[in-house]
Amino acid sequence: MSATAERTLRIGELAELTGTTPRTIRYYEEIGLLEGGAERAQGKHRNYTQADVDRVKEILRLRDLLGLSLEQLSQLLEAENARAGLRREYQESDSPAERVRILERSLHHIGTQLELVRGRIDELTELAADLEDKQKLVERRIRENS
Amino acid sequence: MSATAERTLRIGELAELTGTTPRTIRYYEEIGLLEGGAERAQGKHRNYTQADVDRVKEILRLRDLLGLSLEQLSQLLEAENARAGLRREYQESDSPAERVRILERSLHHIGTQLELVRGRIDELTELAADLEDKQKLVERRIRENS
DNA sequence: TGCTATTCTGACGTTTACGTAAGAATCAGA
DNA sequence: TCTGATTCTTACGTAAACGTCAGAATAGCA
Repeated sequence: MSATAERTLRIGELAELTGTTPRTIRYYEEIGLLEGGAERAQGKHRNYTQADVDRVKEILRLRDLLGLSLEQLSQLLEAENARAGLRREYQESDSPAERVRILERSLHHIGTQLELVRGRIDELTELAADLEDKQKLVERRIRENS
Repeated sequence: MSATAERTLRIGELAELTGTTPRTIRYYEEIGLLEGGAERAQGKHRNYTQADVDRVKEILRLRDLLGLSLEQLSQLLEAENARAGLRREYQESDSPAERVRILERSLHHIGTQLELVRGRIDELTELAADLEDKQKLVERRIRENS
């Protein structure tokens, strides 16, 4: 057995830790954004790991900050999704070449996210600049009327 | 008459110029985000000015970039809304003191928007930094496996 | 093993932000 | 003045992202 005997979480705890609700977690699973605690027989409780906490947090962050639809998020996280599925494969030490292949896909996927985030930052920076211009204009008018 | 004989727009043109639809314009009026071409008798066509084009563009920009609900937008733009209503009052040259009062409210309102935008920029910048960390981690692992 | 808190699976309800359709009215140009 | 294009109002429809509820099942603990 591996050294990390990670305590497993139930859906309520996962929701709590990520600041959302069980319903949301289930819904994300329903639409394929999340996997429901790996293999799991009908009716059994879902259970999660710390990795799931991180993933949900990431999803919520992207949702809130980028305002993407969950479908867009699905696409954006598709690669990572696959990677989560291939985690064990990776951990169970394939050939290094295979590892590198997986890692490079992950890298590309991170790059895509970064582009999106940076693009949004640029747009917001422009917006801020425009608002500053407006601000100066109004300030000048105030001086003119004083 | 004033020197600027601004051509007045109809709802279809306004929609076109702002990249949206007449329905959206009407909806925004319905919920109080926009005023429907000033005073206007029942059944008559709405007509707009360049100022309305700017306002709609601003609304859409804030909606898209900040991902605010239209209700939140209403609150955020409340002051400006009032200002739009008081435009004529302002233009028809009240006392300078009154002008300054109006301008200062406008200034405060712009400040609020700026805070919001900057806050969002900060959050996104953090997100970008986190993604960069992830990126470096994966890059290192790739090197280790090569 | 029994109990209680939590979860499970449907399934229907809700809100937001518009889309769409219909029939009447308005507007701009010939 | 007539006419075609656009707009008006009213009202129902819709997709996304969950909320809520019911009845059954499960899980951890005494």
